[in-house]
Amino acid sequence: MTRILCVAEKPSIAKAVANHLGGGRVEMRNTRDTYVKNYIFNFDFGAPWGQSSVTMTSVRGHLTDLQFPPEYKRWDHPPPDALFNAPVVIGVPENNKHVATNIEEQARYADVLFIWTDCDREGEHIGGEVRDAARKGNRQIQIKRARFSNIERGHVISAARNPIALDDKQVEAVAARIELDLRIGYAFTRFLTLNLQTLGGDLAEMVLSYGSCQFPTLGFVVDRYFRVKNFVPETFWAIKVMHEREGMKVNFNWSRHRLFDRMAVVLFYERCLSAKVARVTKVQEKPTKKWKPLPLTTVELQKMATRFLGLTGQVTMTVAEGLYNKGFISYPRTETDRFDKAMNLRELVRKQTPDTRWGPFAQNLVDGAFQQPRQGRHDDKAHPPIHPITYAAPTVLNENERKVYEFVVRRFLACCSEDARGVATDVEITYGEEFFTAHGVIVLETNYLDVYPYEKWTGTAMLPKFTLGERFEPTEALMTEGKTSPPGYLTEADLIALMDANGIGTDATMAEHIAKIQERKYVSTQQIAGGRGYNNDVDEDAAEPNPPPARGRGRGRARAARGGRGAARGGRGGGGHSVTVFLPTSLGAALILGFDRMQFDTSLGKPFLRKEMELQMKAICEGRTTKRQVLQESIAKYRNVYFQSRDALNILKAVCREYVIEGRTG
DNA sequence: GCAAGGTC
Repeated sequence: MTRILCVAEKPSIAKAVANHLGGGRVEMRNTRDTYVKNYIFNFDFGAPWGQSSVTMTSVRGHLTDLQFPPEYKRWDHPPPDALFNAPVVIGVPENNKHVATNIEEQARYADVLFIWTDCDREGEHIGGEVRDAARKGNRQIQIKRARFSNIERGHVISAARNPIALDDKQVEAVAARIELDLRIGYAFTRFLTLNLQTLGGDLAEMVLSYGSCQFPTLGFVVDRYFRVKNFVPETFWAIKVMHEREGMKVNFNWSRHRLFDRMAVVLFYERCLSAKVARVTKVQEKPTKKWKPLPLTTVELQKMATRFLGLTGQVTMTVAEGLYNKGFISYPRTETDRFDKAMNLRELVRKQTPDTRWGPFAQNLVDGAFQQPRQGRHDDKAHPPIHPITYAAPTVLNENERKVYEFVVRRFLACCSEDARGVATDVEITYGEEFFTAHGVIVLETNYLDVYPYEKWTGTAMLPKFTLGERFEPTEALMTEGKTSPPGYLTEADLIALMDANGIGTDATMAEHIAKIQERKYVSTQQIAGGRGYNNDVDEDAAEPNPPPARGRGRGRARAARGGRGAARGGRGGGGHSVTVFLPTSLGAALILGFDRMQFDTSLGKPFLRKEMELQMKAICEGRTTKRQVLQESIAKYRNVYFQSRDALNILKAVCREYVIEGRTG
């Protein structure tokens, strides 16, 4: 029999795949690593190997790491710029020694290595690490790779019988990223720390780290801070028309919204007044929907948890990993917002019927109300959207676990439910020569909203009867004055959205970068009273169709453009709760300002560099360039920035002295 | 004393 060694990216995948392939006849053996097990069984891989004797095991993420040789350990010598060209060595860290030797030993007895790492770029690199470890034990071993995007049984068996080759281009792309992050991160961290500690004060003792993700993350916080601080309110004028009928007050919105020219508004307003009566030019009543949410991704989980569960992104991820390891929810690190059609979602819904809170809703879905979830546009080809696996009674979970689990379940049930339905009424009038509209919605069926309290269909109002062509004298017509208001400071949800939109970090690391810049004392959080500018209601405008997911849409900018509207809504969705926002410390602000003022074409505090690295990796994957070339060019470029920074160091020092030592705050 | 990316 052919002997085949299978290696997955993590123990849970090894176990699941082994059980599918082994068909229940699987022997488990411990290894010297606490988490990694070897599963032994037979499986028919089809041609050319046929019935084979299989050992299935796993690594635990990356197997190796990249390091500088010991002579680069000291910070004072050689100077940090030496790290741009210093040799680097691949090693197996101490906590992975047993994992590596397990693969090496198992490879000795195997004819074929079958790699089952996740089908994403990092997974391909991990596959490369596994290949190298296996070859150490057996130079002849054949290398194959499974292509799978979920661990549904049929899919796994088909992946086993249709192996592909490991994609060296992806392996190289990730290797380039690893090397650049190491060199640039270490060099600039030492540079900043050594040079700024001479200023004394707090800086004498601090580590000032630079990283391709942490610095842009800091940059977002600083940027928003200064946008708020430097905001200059503008006065605007508008016309407000209200009409009372059938005991209801109907507010009409001016089609021009508002103008910054008072005389113009006076003119329009006077025309309205002299016209006296308004005429109804359109009455439209049509069915409307509020769409149910998309299947849950990691980024969305973190945004929702920071908004509604009172948890930080990092705590959310720790809790979600715990729930995953206990088998209550699926793998919590995923970019996928569409379920594979082959998944038996109804069965997962049925498992939730025992619950007192959402059980009846789940039962109703089981009894026929079930609807296939919406299909988002993202698929990481490695993991399904986050969903509950088994039912967890509240008594077996701690407080945070209960919150996160409840959210995951409610989100899942909402996805398997139906859109909310209503009727929208739109009335348009002309008054003077101006157009005004009123919008009303009556909710007919709440559907998914019944199980998903994190969203509301607000603004629900019935409009009294208006008839096309009728004329009436409005109860009230006023010219109003207002001021534009500044954007709000960044909330954690805003920050995660910005990182996501700019490709800073991954679903697994975003929360770590946010924690890192707090640990470094670059930013701090502050509780502020909720209300204007920090409305937690999602989709507050209940627009139809729903607005696209807010990727990269700066909330602050949008709000600034809408100006006084927030003020007009004061209180709604706000009052009562408080919101956590991120503010830069004087150190954080000084570092970003310092790099800004040094005015390089390559600005370290901006997200462009990370995006560029992302594009370079893609180019390597597509064969348009090579790891060697990317490294050569990028290292030269960053080395250049390094020397420019060294030459302009007095600028950076001056800003730090001013802000950190002398305590300037703005 | 330094990065970012996997995973436990």
